[in-house]
Amino acid sequence: MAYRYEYPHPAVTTDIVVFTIRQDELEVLLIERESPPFQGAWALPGGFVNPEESLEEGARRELAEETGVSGVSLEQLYTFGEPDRDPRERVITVAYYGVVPADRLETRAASDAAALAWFDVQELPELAFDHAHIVRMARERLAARLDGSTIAFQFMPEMFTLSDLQRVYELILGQALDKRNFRKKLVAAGLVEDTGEERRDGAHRPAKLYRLAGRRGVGAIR
Amino acid sequence: MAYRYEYPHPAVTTDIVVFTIRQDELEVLLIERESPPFQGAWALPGGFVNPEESLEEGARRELAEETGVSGVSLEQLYTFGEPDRDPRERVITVAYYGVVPADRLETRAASDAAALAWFDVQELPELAFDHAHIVRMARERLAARLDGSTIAFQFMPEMFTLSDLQRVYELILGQALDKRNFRKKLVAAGLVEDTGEERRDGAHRPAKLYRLAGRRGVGAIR
DNA sequence: GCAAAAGTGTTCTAGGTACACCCATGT
DNA sequence: ACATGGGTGTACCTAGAACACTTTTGC
Repeated sequence: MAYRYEYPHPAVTTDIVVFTIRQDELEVLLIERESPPFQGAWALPGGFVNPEESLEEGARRELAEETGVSGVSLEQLYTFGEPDRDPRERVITVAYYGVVPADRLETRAASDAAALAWFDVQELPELAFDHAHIVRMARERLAARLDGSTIAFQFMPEMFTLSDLQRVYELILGQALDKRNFRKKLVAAGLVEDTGEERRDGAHRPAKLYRLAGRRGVGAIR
Repeated sequence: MAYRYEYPHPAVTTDIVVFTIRQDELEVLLIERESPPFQGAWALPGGFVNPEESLEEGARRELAEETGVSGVSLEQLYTFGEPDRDPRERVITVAYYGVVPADRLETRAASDAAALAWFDVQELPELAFDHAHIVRMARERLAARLDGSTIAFQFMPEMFTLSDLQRVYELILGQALDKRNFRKKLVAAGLVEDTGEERRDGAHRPAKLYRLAGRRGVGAIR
């Protein structure tokens, strides 16, 4: 039941920063640690990489096991390996980030029954290890990748209004955008297409529903 | 003399892609492997991370030990961890890349006397492990970071001509650039400053020598 | 004087930014 | 009828792209 090596080997983990937008806030999924170190503190989901799985598979598995979130596309963020980042032993962590649409946040109770919650990125609690650093870097990366990718659409359900999409950009970039310019750019880039449907949800003109251009129903992005 | 753990731990290494420009070519530093696997094949410098050093320190140390190259600023590139990327055991590698100026390429003989050589990135030999993949990714990253950073200047000696600098851009981007627009952009960005000196090296008008703006003599970039 | 690289401005185009009003609905 | 968010076009400005000739030197 012991594994031995001729030279010292560090432990390798993955940590995953999952973003969503709820209640007009950019939020991150955290779990409460049930055992030391940092017992009771909030931390990113993640865990040890198994010998037979790739890093991304490990991240995906841990995320599903600990939070019930699956089917998210993950991007590698950075690898953190300061010798003292974990007080127990040398732990190197490969961080990933991803986005879940607000309409399917079924974070089923974690298998190990640990507490699980979404936090506004603006008001995070004290985080375990160097996780605050990881989240900060993930935010920066998310903002940097917004233009020139379709990440923003990953926050959206299949059909969405342009106002909703604009709100995603504004929350991530942290600044207001001009409505007309925003729409013009999307149309010019050919990113969205009209579904022909509308949504009415208040005392105002109904909003047209769009989808990411290129996929009708189910299909590949890009 | 054996290290034991309750759970299996992968080995963790760093690999370093060092670029330079020599003979009007973008080149990469490789070492010849002296032992299996891939004995005799060319590979990136790198090796196991020690327990008490950070990942970047490990990369820097391995680079110095194996190639004699030091004082290079390294950027983390990506972490590669496919389960079968090393036939011996599970090895996860954190890849870094960096740039050395052509005027101090003192690649002193490696401590372990392995062969060491610069290769044109266009004509690489067969590389060990997934190192071809790593080099490809490093090239893309280098090109992507060219604008909006001062990486290009790391290829240059302290003083350089604008034609030399332009050649760096052209080699990395793989396309010819307009001389006037190139100079205009550098000046507009305030990146270079005239040293007042000239270089004459042929039957033509001497070229003015510039340096990276902001540092007179020795000083910090940015 | 000729070959060879250094140096230098202007015009055009496209993309980004600023900006204000009418429209369709629910109550 | 009024409050609420949805939807639309034009003018300006700036950054990037295209483009050709003169200068200074070594031989």
